Amino acid sequence: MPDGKSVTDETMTAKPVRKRDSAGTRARILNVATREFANKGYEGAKTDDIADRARINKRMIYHYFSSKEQLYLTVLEAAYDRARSAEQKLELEQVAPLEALTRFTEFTFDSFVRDRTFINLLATENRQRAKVLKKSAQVNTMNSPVIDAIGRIIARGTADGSIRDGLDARQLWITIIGICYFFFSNIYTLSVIFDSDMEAAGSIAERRAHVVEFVLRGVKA
Amino acid sequence: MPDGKSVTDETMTAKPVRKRDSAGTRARILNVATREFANKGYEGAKTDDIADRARINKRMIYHYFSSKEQLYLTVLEAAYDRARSAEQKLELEQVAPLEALTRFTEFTFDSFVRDRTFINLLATENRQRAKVLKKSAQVNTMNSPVIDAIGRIIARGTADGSIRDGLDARQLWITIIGICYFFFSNIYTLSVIFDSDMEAAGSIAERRAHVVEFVLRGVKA
Amino acid sequence: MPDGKSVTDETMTAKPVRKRDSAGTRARILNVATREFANKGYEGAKTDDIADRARINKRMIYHYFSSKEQLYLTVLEAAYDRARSAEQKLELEQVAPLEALTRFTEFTFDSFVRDRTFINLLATENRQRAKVLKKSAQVNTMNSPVIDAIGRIIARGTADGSIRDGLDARQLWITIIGICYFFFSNIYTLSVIFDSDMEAAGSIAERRAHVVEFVLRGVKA
Amino acid sequence: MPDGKSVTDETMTAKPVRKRDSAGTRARILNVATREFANKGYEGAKTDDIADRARINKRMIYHYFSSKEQLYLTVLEAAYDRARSAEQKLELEQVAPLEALTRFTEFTFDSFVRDRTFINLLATENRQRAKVLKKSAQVNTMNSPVIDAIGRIIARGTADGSIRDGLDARQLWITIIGICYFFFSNIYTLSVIFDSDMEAAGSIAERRAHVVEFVLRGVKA
DNA sequence: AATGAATGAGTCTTCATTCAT
DNA sequence: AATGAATGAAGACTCATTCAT
Repeated sequence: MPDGKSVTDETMTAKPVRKRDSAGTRARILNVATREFANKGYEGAKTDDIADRARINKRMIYHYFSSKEQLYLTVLEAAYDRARSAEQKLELEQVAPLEALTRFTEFTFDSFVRDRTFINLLATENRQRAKVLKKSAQVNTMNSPVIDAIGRIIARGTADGSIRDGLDARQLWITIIGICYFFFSNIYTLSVIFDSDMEAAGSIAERRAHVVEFVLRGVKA
Repeated sequence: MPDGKSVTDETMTAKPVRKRDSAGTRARILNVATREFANKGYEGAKTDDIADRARINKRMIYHYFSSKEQLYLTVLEAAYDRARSAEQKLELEQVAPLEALTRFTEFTFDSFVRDRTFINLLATENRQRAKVLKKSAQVNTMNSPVIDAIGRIIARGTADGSIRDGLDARQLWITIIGICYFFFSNIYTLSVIFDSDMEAAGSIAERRAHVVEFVLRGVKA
Repeated sequence: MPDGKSVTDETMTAKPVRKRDSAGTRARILNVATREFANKGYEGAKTDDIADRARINKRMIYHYFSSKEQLYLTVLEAAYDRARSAEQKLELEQVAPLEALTRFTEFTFDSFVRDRTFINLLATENRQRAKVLKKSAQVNTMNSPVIDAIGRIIARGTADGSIRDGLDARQLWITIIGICYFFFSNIYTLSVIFDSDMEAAGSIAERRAHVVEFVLRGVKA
Repeated sequence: MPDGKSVTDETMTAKPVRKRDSAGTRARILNVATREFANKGYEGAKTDDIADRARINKRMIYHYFSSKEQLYLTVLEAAYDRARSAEQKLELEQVAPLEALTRFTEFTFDSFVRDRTFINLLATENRQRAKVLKKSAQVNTMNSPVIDAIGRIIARGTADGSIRDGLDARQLWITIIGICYFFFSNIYTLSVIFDSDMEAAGSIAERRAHVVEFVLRGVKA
């Protein structure tokens, strides 16, 4: 689920505005929009700001994406796509079952350390009850490859006696993601409540160790 | 953390608007505002709507809360307060350590089944990096009682050999909340992705059983 | 149908903007809007202009009328109302049948000389196939009083032998209005085509004489 | 004045877009534009829509017509041209004067039954006080042939005693057109006001009979 | 305590038109 | 001849907040 690569900020490195660069303009809008929607939510992101920061005429947003909502949906779909692609690069079939689950947990955790764009987009989208994501034609079966991979790990593990019985792939996936996710999705309120900086390297390392151990104990035979 | 009681909808049962009912007016605003901020986020909630639904003059919002942000902060603080109160009613000291942790996990899970207002408020607040919560004078040490309670359970458990070594109370608390939280915070996007209704009673029961078992295996010696 | 009183221009005579004058503000918006919709059509009229000319904040239009379309509908209904009121002041029952029809024809013609606001509103509304007027709750039986009056004149006239047989009140009403209406509704294009100023007093007087005589010949026995 | 032929819809029958078909492209734009201006008025018609429906690049509108206003003027001129051509096909000189006027009245009425494009264009143009038509170099004397023809009919009729004295050709023309025109130009608002469908075949037949008889009584000796 | 009127600065979206190819 | 990219100005409508009573 988490994305392996963060959204690169084209505005930082962009050359002086190119005239008539269709693909480039579209990509620049999409990158900026991803950042804005992630940082400010759907309502909080402003088309004016997106246009300014992408250094294009506001009209172009409508030329390429036809509405704020369509732009947002495209952003969402691209985020899911990045996440899926990253997961597929993990080579979990070649290693021992417990090692594979450890690797998947660490990968998930680390991807949230690197970039929380996707978390923020999901928060916004769930707040509006997936109103927009429901309209996506391509997203609804996106997750099966990962679930299948985890299912195969569980099967191997129960066969060789390293993993306990009764584990469901989907439930396990939700659990691993969830244990990693909550810490990061709520890192700001947790920092206030505990009155300590959860983003500090020490806090993160401590959390990572706990998570990995907890997951391992939860799955092993 | 989760709140035991959901916000009751005063607008449903309210008598014809009472003139000059200071406490009632204030409470009605607060209830409506809680619902609006939870359902629509900070930016999405409109003072006009809150006034309309609380059947008061918009000016009253400013009379009692001085600004939209102050109103929102009050809503947030009240939500934390409800959550803390509910947790304190759990009697975890009297039962065996593993039983106490089971009970806490189930309570957390069930509170999210009942009402997800708090989850939504937290999503909104984290999206804006706890900008508003930081201004709260009362929230920042609110969580210690629960953490302390969990610490005492762990101590009892390691002493009687039922709980494994090396468990940190705060980490465990985050883990238990997180395993419950993610399923509910992302229930809408998960429903789309898995193309099945996660809010259905069956899905929830299945999830609950998995969560309780996973936590137990994660903590026992 | 034609209105007896034209819309008076409040902006011309208005005192310095009164604070908190609900009725006055509403009336000023309505007057200005009537002029704008009549002169520029529904699409051509701009809410910004209406606000500027009524010297109010644009937000007030939405406060009092909730949308451009509702404002336009209110303008339309008020125009029909003025027209009906004016017609009801004609005392057609007391005079001889042919004299009564003459008087009605002259009144109709003269009302268009005075003010063509209503004609313009009707042109706009018919261009959009009465889309908005259809939504009016009050307009659909507005015309019966006039038709009834004309019906009684025809009855008296056929009884005393001054008016020919076979005249239908509704058809006659449409005919009289129509003979007057077309000249005024198309006065600008007619002026171009005939390359002469149809708004000149001479053109109007000539037309009036023709119309009255033509109607009389059309109805008398 | 009314057009005998309605604007045929080229978009319906068009072959797959021909590249480099100058005359065809121009004609297609003109047909679509006529429909759009008639149905939506000058302000309501959008160049984007016209381009889409004519299945051409928007730039072509500017290539062939240089501006929205020029396009609209061309549409107007073509409409007048069609109307004049149709009238000239009537052979009014060969028949008896009253028969000739009957035929002209029926022709006018029927042309509005067939197509009200011209009526709609005139409504729009008069609403803007013929601002655009005034710029036409060719329209301003277009109507004389019909007026002349009616003049000759009146002359023949007064000579043979079938038509009354004192009829002015231009006034009569305006009257005949007007009696027909108003019913159709206001057919939508009349339908609402009388709460009955004026476009129904019965309503139209009834109206036609009334009009023809009324005109005849208005002109005969 | 309570209210409705009023406001200025946005907010998404659309438009006619021009540019580069 | 034909196209898609690009633009600046405006358009309907909204928002949190303040004023006058």
